[in-house]
Amino acid sequence: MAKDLFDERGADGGGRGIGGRQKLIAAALQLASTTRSLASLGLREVTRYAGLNPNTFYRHFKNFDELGLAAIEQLGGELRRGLRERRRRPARSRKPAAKAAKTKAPDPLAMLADGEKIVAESVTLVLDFVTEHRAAYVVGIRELHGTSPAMRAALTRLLDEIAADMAEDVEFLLPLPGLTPQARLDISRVVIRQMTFFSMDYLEHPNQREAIRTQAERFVMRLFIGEIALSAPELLVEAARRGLPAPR
Amino acid sequence: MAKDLFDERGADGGGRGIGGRQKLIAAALQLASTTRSLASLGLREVTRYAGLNPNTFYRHFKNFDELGLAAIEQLGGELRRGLRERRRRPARSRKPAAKAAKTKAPDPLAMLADGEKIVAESVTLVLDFVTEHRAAYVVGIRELHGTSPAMRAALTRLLDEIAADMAEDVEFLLPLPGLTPQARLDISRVVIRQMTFFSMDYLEHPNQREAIRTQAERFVMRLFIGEIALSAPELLVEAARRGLPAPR
DNA sequence: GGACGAGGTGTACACTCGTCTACATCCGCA
DNA sequence: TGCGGATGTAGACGAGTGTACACCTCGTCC
Repeated sequence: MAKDLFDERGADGGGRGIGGRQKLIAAALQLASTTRSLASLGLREVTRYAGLNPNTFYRHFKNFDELGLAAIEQLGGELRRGLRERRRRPARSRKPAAKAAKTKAPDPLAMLADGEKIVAESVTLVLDFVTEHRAAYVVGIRELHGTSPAMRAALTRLLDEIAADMAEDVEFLLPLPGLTPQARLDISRVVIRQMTFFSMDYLEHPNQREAIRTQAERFVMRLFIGEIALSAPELLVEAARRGLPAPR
Repeated sequence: MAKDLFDERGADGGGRGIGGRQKLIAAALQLASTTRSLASLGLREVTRYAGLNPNTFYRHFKNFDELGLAAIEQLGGELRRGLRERRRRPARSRKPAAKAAKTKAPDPLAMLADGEKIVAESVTLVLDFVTEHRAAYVVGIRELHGTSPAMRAALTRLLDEIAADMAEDVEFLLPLPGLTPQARLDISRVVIRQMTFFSMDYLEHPNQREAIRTQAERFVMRLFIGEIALSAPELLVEAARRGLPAPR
């Protein structure tokens, strides 16, 4: 858990100093994920846990906000890149599904049946990710609603960036007819935000993971197909008239 | 803001003692909403702010969890009752809309057009409520993701109860055909949770309030109509074929 | 080769904190 | 009238905190 933070000093000259900063970030995350809020834990507490002298903290950070922002920059970037990469990796193998829709026969219901797989994959991807980075994720969610305005702003921004990424990916992973760019972005935003709840449930109730995953998938499906039904119901009618797959 | 907490000593004998408990709760909420997390503020800090002796705290609460739980019980109950009442008050004047649907002509699209009003009212109601009880609400959201397991559990429970209330109200305010009780509850849960985000945005960005309100309404509409499209598309088809109101 | 600066350490001070014990005040009730 | 309990007050103790100051130890660069 966040141990990878330590392995970045690789070949940077071997100074004894480089480790300190990362040690402090890792210690803070570790402590905050179990004990308390990031802003509320003590300077001495963290440095003690990191095996450093209290004063060393000042060498790297002016206060805890600064440490938090540094952590967000590191792990947030990793999260964002990780999600993008993993969402696009399997994309190539199912490109045909997307291309089929580019033909002049928009069939949302049929597409949605195929889209269910994509949604399921994406949901699983997020849930796996938070399971892997549990400590950092829990702290992040805490601070997203926490007391530090700087931290809140940074995390809100991160979530919005991730939502923008998702909207962009949806554009060619799930090119539903009748889905405007604005609607895509709006839906992505609520999905990303709602996933924070689903993720926490997922982490805290390991015995209900399947149910939670299903709920999340269903949630996303409702939003997308609901948008289509609201903005272009005639597409649904057409599709349904053509076969009514009645997707459970 | 939360000043009403002070006015409850009304005619209880005029003891100097009764005020203490409420003073402490109010002081804690006030401090926590601006300064820091509830669990992280000090016993002395709160009592000082409340104009009491530090030790007085012990007379009423064993620790901060206990104070938090007491506050949740008070304000949470108020919130829940307030929402129910205000959701049901205007319900009588539009009962006909609901009754029309009980006839044997299920027409979800037309109903949804009417439903839009109900959704808009409900959203407005929540947003007004959080604006009125800003301090308590902000603290509640903070602690919902905070460090105290007891507090988290209590607040999660409160949200679930509110969601259950909403599901029940939806049953006769918006009796959509093809909406199972389970789906109603699931949707209510995600709506209530998502409203925490919308509400915070609403409080923090007063100049974008109209946009946020619209987003929230649209979000709810997508979920309900999406559920119908997923579980009973033939209803949508029928309705659309009969007139295609093409809402927005 | 010597100055320099970054990372790290040690000590010390003033302050806040939670909590303990003892005392004061006021209520309701017998 | 007197008593018990609930509420609030006063003072004190030890632990922990943030941070200022002085010092050490390297690798780097002129």
